[in-house]
Amino acid sequence: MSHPLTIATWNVNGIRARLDRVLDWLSRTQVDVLCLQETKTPDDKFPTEDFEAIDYSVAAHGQKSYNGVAIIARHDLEEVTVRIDDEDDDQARLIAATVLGVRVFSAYFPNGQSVGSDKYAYKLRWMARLRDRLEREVASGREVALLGDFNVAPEPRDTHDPDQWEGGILCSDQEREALARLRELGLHDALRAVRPDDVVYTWWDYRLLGFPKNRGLRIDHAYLTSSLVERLVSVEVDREARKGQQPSDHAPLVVALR
DNA sequence: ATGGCCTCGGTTCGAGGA
Repeated sequence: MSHPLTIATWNVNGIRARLDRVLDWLSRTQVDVLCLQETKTPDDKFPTEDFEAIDYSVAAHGQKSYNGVAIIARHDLEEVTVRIDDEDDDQARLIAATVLGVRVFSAYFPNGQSVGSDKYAYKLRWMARLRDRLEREVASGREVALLGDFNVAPEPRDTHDPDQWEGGILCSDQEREALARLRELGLHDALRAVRPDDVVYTWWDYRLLGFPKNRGLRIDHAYLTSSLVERLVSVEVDREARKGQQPSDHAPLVVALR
C-alpha cells in the first residue's frame, strides 16, 4: 500500500523575497513535498526555522544571489544529496532527498540565455550530466520524481506564441532533444500523462502584462517513473499563486498521487 | 495610457532571468 502524496514544484525567484507567500501557500495547501528553485540564498541564510515552525523539514542547497534549490516536506527527508556529479561546477542547481520511499529531485536547469552562447553550451552539458545521473538512479529500481524549472518548453503548444519562441532559447531542437533523452530513461511528463491535450503554462513574463494576457510558457515540469505515473490523480498549475502583490513569475505545479 | 518587471548585492546601477 502506498501513502497518498502531493508533490509540488515552484520557482520562487528569491525565497526571502517570497517567504510569507510560500508559508501561506503551504499552510493552505498542505502539500507534502515542495521543490523550490531560485532560492538565491546561501544555506546559512535560508529561513529553515520558519518552515519548521509550520512542521515542515528543509533540505537546502543554495548560493548567494543566484540559483539555489531546496526540498520542503511534511515527512522526513532522507538520503539528502546535492550536486549532479563530481564535475567542477559552482552553480547550486540540484538537490535530492528520499520522502516516503520516493527519490525526489528539485532541479533548476540553466536558462541558456541564447542559442549558441557559452551559457547554452553549459545548459546542454548540464542536461547531459543530469541524464547520466538519473540513469543510475532509475537503474537502481527506485521510484524517481524529477521536479523543477526545466527551462525548456517541450512543444510549440507549450508557448503562447510559437512564431516568437520556436527555435530560440527554451524552444530549440537541442534543448528538446536533451529533454527527450531524460524521458527515454523511463521518466514521464506527469502533466501530459493526465492532461494530454490541455494548453498549460507555468511561467509568465513580469513585463508586458504577460500574466493578464496569459502570454506564458510551460517550462516547469514533473517527470515520474512509471509506478508513480500509475498513482497520478491530478496535475494542476496553481494560477492563484501568480496573482496579487509581488508574485514570483512562476506558478506552482502540483502533482497529486494516490 | 499603445508601454508596461523583478531579484540580488550593494549602492542609486548591473547582471541575470526566460
